[in-house]
Amino acid sequence: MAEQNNGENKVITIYDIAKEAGVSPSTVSRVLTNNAKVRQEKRDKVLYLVRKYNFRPNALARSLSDTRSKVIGILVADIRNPYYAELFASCERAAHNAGYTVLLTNSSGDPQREGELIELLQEQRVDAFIQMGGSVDALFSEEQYEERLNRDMAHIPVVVTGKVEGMDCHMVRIDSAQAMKLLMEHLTGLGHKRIALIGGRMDVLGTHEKFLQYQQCLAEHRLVFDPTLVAEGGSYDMESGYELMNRMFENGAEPTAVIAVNDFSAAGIVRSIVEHGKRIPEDISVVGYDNTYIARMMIPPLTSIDYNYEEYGNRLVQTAICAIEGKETDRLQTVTPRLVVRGSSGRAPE
Amino acid sequence: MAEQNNGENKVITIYDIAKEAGVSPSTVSRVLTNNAKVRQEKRDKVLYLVRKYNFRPNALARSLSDTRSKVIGILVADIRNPYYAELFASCERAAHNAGYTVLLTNSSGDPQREGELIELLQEQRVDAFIQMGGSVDALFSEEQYEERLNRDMAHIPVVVTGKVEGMDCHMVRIDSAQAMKLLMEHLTGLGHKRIALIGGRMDVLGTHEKFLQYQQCLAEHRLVFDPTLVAEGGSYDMESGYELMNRMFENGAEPTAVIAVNDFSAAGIVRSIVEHGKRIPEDISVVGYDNTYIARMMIPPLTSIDYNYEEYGNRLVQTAICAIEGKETDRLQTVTPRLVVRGSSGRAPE
DNA sequence: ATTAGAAAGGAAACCGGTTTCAGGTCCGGA
DNA sequence: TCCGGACCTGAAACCGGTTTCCTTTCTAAT
Repeated sequence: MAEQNNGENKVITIYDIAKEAGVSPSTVSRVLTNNAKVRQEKRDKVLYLVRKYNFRPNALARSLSDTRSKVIGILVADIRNPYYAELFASCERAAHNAGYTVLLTNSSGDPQREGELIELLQEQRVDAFIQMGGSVDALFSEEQYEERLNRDMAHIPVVVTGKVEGMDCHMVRIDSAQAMKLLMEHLTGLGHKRIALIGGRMDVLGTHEKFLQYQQCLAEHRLVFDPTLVAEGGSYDMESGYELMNRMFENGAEPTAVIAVNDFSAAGIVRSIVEHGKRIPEDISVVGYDNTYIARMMIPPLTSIDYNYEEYGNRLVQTAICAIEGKETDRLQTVTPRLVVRGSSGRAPE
Repeated sequence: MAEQNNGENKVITIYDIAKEAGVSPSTVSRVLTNNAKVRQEKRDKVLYLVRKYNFRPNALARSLSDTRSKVIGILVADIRNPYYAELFASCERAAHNAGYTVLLTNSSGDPQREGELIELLQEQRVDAFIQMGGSVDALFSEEQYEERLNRDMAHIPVVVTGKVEGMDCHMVRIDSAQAMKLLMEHLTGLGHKRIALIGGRMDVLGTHEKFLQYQQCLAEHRLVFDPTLVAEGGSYDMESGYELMNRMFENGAEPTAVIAVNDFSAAGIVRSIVEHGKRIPEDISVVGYDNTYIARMMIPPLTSIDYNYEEYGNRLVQTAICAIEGKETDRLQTVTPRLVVRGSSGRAPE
């Protein structure tokens, strides 16, 4: 490509348009941005040429000029997790509708890479920065990270799904405690008394909140807290769920219901349960968080907590845009979770 | 943010660095790009200030100046499909290692949105464009699409995973036929004679190739081609697989093995089979394509075709970069598939 | 017909880098 | 002492837009 040597082999600019239309570049710019009146005749001529040459203005030059790039940078912990994929897709739609582009980067959960990507986004002069998962979800995030965020993003609005202690930023968070309450009410309502909590790491904000609420719900229902029914550690994937559930069986624990930290790990938990010759939900009920397609995919389909990704992503983006444009917004917003009951949860065995 | 009125509230530039270091902006630029010799003393001073102020050069300005943005645009059909998510993650790694940034956009399978996103990427002056899935996979893509690609991407290297007839671009494709052969050898080797082919649309290149190879393999093994064992239509997701398998049962077809067009639809197919009271693999074997985590997640785990995403993504990006830098590369490259046998496929019932 | 005021549009500066060009410094060799 | 070349470095142009400033042109009111 770019090899043919017929005359018109260069990318055209407003100067080219201006010359052919017999007007100044300023006028072309005015037509394109609609920022000022231009005589209909000249406007038509410019628009005709724009279409004729399929001219697209150079977004880089524009961004350089008005020091607004109209790009929102998004950093996710793991794009392969459907939770983030869903959220990203929703953010992209919202941003697009508002005239913004999103630049996605994926840290793969690596804190160092996270840092590099933040620098990269800053060099790209994104107008705002949204971080979903990763260090911002850490209950006690490393100082190094906060420092970097403070330094690099000093002049850029930051919106996170977690909580950054020392950072002046916006947060849109899920009410994890409320979600846990929904699950616990559901399970206790079905007669469950030995409810396990599996997966996640306690130094992650949401997971910690879930745990606290779990204990509180137990107390409210006058159920004893049994430490052998709680297994944490590992990452938020299938393998971890599988390992943790296996270990719980080995330890002789006999839950009648399991709350998985997310759908992903629920899939592993279910596998372990099946391999141990138990049926779902007759012997053990399993519920999860996130309500991704994984929940619908499982057999039986998983009872899960839904967040309304469309609204969640929208809130993230709207918050970012408000901050960019200097409008006031709530510093901390909360997304309300909703319970979706499916076949994986049923009455407790007698 | 950007609210505190202590002196240093502006984004600093090379001019600020230059002034404080007592050198010219050119010298600062030279230090940063390492494009020319600078006296050690001045170099140190500049680097010291760069660190002191945590200066990051404006990538937009740089791109504008050398008309190379060092950004590769990627368009995927559906980022929620782990196949694309995996591929994207791999591309991003490869690009990062080569000093490039990737700009991901997601068309959600909507052809019109696809067009808009291509324009957007062009405005962002990406150095190359990689399209994974969507219109490029269509056997007979709409003329409108090809026209747009030709027009908008006229000066930019294009790499696609499918095939664009009228377009002068690079292709990195999976050898779908070879993949089908692997599956058919596997199944016939297990004694299967009634092998169904389910999911996908025949007007999609890869799907079409699979079908042709399916027929050929049948012939080679002297098995009759039974049209009731082939079900196409719908999209490439779980729901489609479920529907199509249900319909096949209703039609009275009795396959002993099913080849799903991908893991995603295999999940739906498995559900249908289970709901019809059959066991996997004792009664029916199921195999799929893509070997995403979905394959590992299913119960029993799915026999699937793996592509080595790391290498696949790498090839896509390397091809793009070669084209950017004007190096010669093969116009058409092929990714070799590999069979991963798991629990979902077994001996045919007698 | 005159003129105030609005509307339209060109020239030039600017955004923040990179690169070319030309001048200056310093060196060794004649 | 003079000269050629290697090595540095600053001035200025450039990338492709937007925007300010100011002049010109039009319109309408007196």
